[in-house]
Amino acid sequence: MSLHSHTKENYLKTLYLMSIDKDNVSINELAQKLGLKMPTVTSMMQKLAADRLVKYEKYKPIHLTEKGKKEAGLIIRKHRLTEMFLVEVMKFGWEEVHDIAEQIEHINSPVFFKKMDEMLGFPEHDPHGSPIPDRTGNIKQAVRHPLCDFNSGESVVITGLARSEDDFLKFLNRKNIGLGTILNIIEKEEYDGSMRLKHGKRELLLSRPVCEELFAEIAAGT
Amino acid sequence: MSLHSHTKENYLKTLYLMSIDKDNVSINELAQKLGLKMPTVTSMMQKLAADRLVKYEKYKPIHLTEKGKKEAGLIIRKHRLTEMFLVEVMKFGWEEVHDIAEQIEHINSPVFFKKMDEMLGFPEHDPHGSPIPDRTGNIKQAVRHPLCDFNSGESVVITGLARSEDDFLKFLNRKNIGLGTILNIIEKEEYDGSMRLKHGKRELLLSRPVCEELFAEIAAGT
DNA sequence: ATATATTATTAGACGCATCTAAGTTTTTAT
DNA sequence: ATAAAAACTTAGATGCGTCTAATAATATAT
Repeated sequence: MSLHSHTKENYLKTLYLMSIDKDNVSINELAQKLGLKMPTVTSMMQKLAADRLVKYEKYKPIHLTEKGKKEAGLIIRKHRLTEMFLVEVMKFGWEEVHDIAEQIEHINSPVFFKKMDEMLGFPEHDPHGSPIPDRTGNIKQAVRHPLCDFNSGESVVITGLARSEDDFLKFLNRKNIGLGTILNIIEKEEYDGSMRLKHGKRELLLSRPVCEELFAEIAAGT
Repeated sequence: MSLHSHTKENYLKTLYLMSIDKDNVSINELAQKLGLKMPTVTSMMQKLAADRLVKYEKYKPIHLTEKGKKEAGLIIRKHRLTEMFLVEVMKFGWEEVHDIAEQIEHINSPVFFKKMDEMLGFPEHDPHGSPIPDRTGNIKQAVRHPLCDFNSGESVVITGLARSEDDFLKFLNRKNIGLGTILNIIEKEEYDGSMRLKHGKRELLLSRPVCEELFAEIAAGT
């Protein structure tokens, strides 16, 4: 139950999230993401390496150790449980919860998050469809299919988002798209990769970049 | 809406709470309460004075300015709203909430605390009977009467506590005493100041120190 | 293959919040 | 009224997390 500073927790969490699709995080990329200068990140990597949280060698890319992944997972768990709590219990919109969760994820109180978990019925996903790590910090990372990989005629259900920035979430709100929304693919436009879809009784056009950031599955009973 | 560090917030809050019955807080007392050394506190007082949050002159006792009181009130508001939320919404025991609220009081999110306030129906007291400051940081500090000031034959209702340390709260739990508990004073023992009371159908003996830390009012309809 | 650009590291500084050691002021006790 | 004790301040150091400036290593381009 080792405790790390707020700051170290942010490095670990960010490193974890960046490693999901990259596996090879550079000092520069991490500095960009955290809004810090490279020397700051270098020196923190030396400290995290001393704590055995990252594997770090001069001029080489950074990797989380198993210990580091676990710690990161526990923070992400607190973040995502909090987001779920804010939406389900406190009735915030899914576009409002990130900044609050960003702060509450650093609260040190196992019983507090245990209670959240119980009240929510042990959820496995957050309000944006991202998986909630288990109590040991382990993430069950399911394979996710972007909407643009599906084909015309298919009926799909939205299960997750690649980004949760609030401008994207507000855009989806305006389009009435959320987790669980069922869309029928009318056609895919070859030229620009946009998709024409049926959403209930209405028709909808989504651009390629948007379709890449929506994850979907074939709708049940299709 | 000036933002202060976590650390400064703790100084302000502590100073406020200590000023309620003392009005004259010394560097030494504040250092004791915060678990810090005197020079640390001296140097912070110089900074808070520069921020116009306290009135401080060398070798003189410390006073919060109006600005300081307001800031402190807003932190105490967040603390007490949180305690209320933890008890009423999340169903924690009143002895469990202090440490969690101690952390959540530093969350910077007006909308988060606004939502709590709404969900709780704009409560005026926390789970220990302490007043919740209003949105401007103002505390309506009602006069409070310790149980030991009442007389035999009187029927009183418990309305607050002088201390909220969890050993005291657990003691009260064992005695089945909480806010709203009605007690009939059978007799006051002259020798040691203890009180014999009727609590429902059972009889109860409370020592003088306990009676000094329970606030009460004459029960309605008596 | 070498020059250039990019990325990363080292060295040294700074602000914050803390400490210890030493000295000063105020209070208390005799 | 003076000595002793307690409270307080100053000076200077430390750790954390950040920065800038200078230097070194790696990657890119011609």
